[in-house]
Amino acid sequence: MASPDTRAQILDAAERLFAERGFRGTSIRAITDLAGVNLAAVGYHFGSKAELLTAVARRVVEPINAAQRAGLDRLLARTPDPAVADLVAAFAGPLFDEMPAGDEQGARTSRLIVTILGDPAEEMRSWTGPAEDAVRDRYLAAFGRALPGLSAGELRFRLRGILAVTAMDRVEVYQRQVPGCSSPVAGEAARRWAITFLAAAMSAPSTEA
Amino acid sequence: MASPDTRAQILDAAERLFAERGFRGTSIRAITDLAGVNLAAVGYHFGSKAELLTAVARRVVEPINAAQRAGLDRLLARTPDPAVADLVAAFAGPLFDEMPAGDEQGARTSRLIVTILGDPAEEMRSWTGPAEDAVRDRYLAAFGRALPGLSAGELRFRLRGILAVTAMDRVEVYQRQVPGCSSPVAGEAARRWAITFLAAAMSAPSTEA
DNA sequence: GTCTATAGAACGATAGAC
DNA sequence: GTCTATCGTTCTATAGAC
Repeated sequence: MASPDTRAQILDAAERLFAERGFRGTSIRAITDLAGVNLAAVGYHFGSKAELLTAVARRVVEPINAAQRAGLDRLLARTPDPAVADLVAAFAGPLFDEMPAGDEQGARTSRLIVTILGDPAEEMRSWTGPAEDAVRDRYLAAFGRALPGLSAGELRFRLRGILAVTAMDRVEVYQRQVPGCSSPVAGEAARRWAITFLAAAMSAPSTEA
Repeated sequence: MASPDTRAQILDAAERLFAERGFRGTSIRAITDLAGVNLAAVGYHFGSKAELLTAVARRVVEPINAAQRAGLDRLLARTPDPAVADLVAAFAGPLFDEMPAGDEQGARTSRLIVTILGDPAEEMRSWTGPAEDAVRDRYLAAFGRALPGLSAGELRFRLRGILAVTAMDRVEVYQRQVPGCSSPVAGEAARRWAITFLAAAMSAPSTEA
C-alpha cells in the first residue's frame, strides 16, 4: 500500500491513544493494532515511539499556532494597540476553534495537550519550535503595550495563566472529573466563560502597586 | 526494623519519584532502591503500586485541604460575606504555603499534583474524598454570595480556573520549561502575582450580560 | 514498504524461607 | 516484617525474509 496512507493511519491512531492513555500508557502495539498496520511500521516511518509523539504533537500544534498568528495580524492591521480583551480572544480562541466543543476529536486534542504538558518525561519537552516562540513573543509585546504598568516577569506569568486555564478546563469535557473541582462544562459556554475570566485577569493592575 | 519507618521511607521516595517521573514512569524497584528498603516491602505495606499512589496523594492533599478549610473558617468568623479577594487568597494561599517557593520539596509537591491531574489513567482519579468535596462546596457557596450574578456553572468554571493557574504555574519552578510559554518564575512573586491575577478574574461580571 | 520473528530488557506481583 | 528468588507478562526495537 501507499506509504503516506500508513503514516497517516499511525498518526491518527497515536493521537487518539496518547490522549486517552498518555504516552507511557500507550504501547506501539496498541497504536499499530488500532491503525490496522504492522507493528514494525512505526519503527520504519518514525524511528521510535518518542519521535512518533513529536510528529503527533507538531501536527496538533501547528494549526493552533498559525491561527494565533493570523488573529494577531488581523488585530494589528486594524490598530497598532489592540485592547486586552481582543488580544485574549485572539490568543485563546484558536485553542477552542481547533478543538471544537461537543466534538469528540476536539476534546481529544485538548486532552492530548494537557497530557503532554503534565507529563514530567523529558521526551515530552522537545516539540515546540521557533514558530511557537515567535508568536508568544509577539503576544507578549502586544500585551506589554496594552498593559504598560506590568513587569516582563508578571506579563509572562499571566500569559502562561491563559494557557493553564484553557488547557486544564477543556479536559473535563473529555474526562469525567478532575479532583478538587467539579462537573463537566457545557460546550460553547466554556469558550465565552474563559474569555470573560481571562480578559479580567489580564487587565488586573500590576501587583507591585 | 520498625514498620512505620519503612512505610515512611517508601512514601517519601514514592512522592519524590512520582513527581519527577510520573506514575507510569516510576518503577517499584526505583522507589525501594531510593528508600533503601526491600522490593517486596511495597507489596507488604501498601498492596500494590496503585494503592501506594493513593497513600502518597492523600498525604499531600490533606494538609492543603485542612488549611483551605481553616482559612475559610477564619474569614467567616469575621464577616458572613467575605470579599472576593479574601476568598481567593484563602483558597489559593495553602497551595503556596504547603509548597513553599524556593523550597525544593514545595516545588516537587506542586509537580506531583499536576502529574496526577494531567494523567489520563483511571488509577489517578480515586484519591479525593468527601473532605475535599465539602471544602469545595463551601467555597462555591461563599463565592456565590460574593458574586450574586453568576450561574452555578460559571462559578464552578472559575473555581477550577484557580486550581489550573496555581497548579500549572508552579510547575516551572521545578521544571525548566512548559512549551508555548516562558521562563521560570521568581519564588515569592508567584504567590502575589497569582492572587492579583485570580482575584481580578473571579470578580469579572457574569458572561450572560 | 511490509511483514514475521525474536532479541533483550524491564516490569508488577508473590511464594516461601527466615 | 524482611528478605531472596522468580514467575509470567509486556515492552521497544530490530534483523532479515519477501
